[in-house]
Amino acid sequence: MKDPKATGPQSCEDCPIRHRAVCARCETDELEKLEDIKYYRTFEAGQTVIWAGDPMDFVGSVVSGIATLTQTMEDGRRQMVGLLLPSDFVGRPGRDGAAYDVVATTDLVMCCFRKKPFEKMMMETPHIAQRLLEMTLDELDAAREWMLILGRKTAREKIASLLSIIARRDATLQLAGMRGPLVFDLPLTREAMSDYLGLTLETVSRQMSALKRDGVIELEGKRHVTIPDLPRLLEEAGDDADGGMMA
Amino acid sequence: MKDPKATGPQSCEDCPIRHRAVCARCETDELEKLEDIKYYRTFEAGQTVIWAGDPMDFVGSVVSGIATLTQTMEDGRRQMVGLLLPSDFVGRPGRDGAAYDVVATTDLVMCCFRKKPFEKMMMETPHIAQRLLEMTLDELDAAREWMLILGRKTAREKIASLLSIIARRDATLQLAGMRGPLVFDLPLTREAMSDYLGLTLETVSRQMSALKRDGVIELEGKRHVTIPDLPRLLEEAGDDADGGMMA
DNA sequence: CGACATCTTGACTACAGTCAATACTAGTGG
DNA sequence: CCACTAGTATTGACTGTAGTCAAGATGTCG
Repeated sequence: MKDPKATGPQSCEDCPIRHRAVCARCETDELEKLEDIKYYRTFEAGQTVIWAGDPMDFVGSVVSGIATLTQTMEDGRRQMVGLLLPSDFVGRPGRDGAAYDVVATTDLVMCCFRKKPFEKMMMETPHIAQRLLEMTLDELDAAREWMLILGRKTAREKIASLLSIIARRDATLQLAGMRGPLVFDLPLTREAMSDYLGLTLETVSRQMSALKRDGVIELEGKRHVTIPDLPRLLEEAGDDADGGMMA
Repeated sequence: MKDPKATGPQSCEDCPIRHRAVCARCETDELEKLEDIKYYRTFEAGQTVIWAGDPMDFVGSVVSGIATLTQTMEDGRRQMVGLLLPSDFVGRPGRDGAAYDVVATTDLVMCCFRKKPFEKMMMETPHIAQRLLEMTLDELDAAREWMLILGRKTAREKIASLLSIIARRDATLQLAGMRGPLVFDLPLTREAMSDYLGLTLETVSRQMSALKRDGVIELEGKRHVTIPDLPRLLEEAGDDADGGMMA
């Protein structure tokens, strides 16, 4: 709770997401204008950032930590529709209410921009709109990949797909291009995984056990995962096991 | 095949999608520049516009007709990830290959822009980038709504959801805000519906029959659908049956 | 009419869901 | 230190929804 990491950077120059977030293409003078309308907010693991339908007077970027976007039906069925990692953008310029529940699944730091001035800046600053377009197109691709997973994959393939997505993003973010077994901590509970994959938590648990039994993954505790053989995992996910990289 | 409608408009001024497509915000001079790099292409129902992975030297808008975006796994499982109606945009500036199969499900007219000059124009013309961002955000919302359908709804709810989406779009496009029963022709085969919904075509057929038996829909032939009671259909879809409108 | 697409219906199966008991872990307080 | 609790995860037994395989109906076009 008093983790010193759970606080914003001093200025944009030091910011860990400076070159990946919506501000990636901004020049120094543009950054200065952004600094005027930005502020940091922190959330503890489990806290709700905003509820679907609530008015939202900011947009912003995840600086550190992980958040989820979920949709809920009246009878309680839930579907996660987005997994937000550092540098991902939250909110939609031009819309007043939040469309989805946003929940911090780990301690979270967000860099928020007051919505009105941000919208104004977007009109005046092509660098921001261009970068936001690029990020939105990436998200759309991710959502479509997710549609294939949800619509056509088996429970086992779904789990393998989720693990490979997390492994891949983790590898990209921190230790790009290392050989050997991948190791990471799952940032999601079994329940969150089930919300993501359109499964029940029991099925998630069973398939995790099955993948462990079959040597596709190794588990230490509930969350610490080792992938001894990534191509094997990708094959289990039903993906092209070949060169398989992102664009 | 020789339908006179299956050919492009003379100029942008006459264009039926002038005010909804990626060019919606363009001024007259901007339109003129676009005219220089645009050309029309027509496709017959069933034709493939482009295969996933193929190089793509254009981007463009659907002028009339309907196309689908689908993703296919090696073993043949297929998932539709987008339904393209008039004014929808195809292709991604900055990417060389097509990410998905694009197939015309009806006779189709597309307004294509040569990719390189279009990308250049996008950098110079904020009106285009702004509109494209807005459209991409809309598509992302639609994709996320689809994730809920794919991940959490029953077969019956999925069918009802698809029918209500088509009914709603149809109503918006042509006869906005009319009272009484909605009537439309399904632009999709049972197989395409199953690809959309992550079901088999047998299940689609069974649930269509069930909805008909229960009086939720009326069918004349295989494709002509009447919705006597839209709120009832929305309830079957698991959506809020209340005011339920789009943003 | 006959051939082929598309669609419907039936019988059976299998995968994931449901309900329920039990295990593991971390935190709290006696 | 241990007992107690609460949250999270695992496993088992059984059920039900949608998938599979197959036959037959409907519709369209040459």
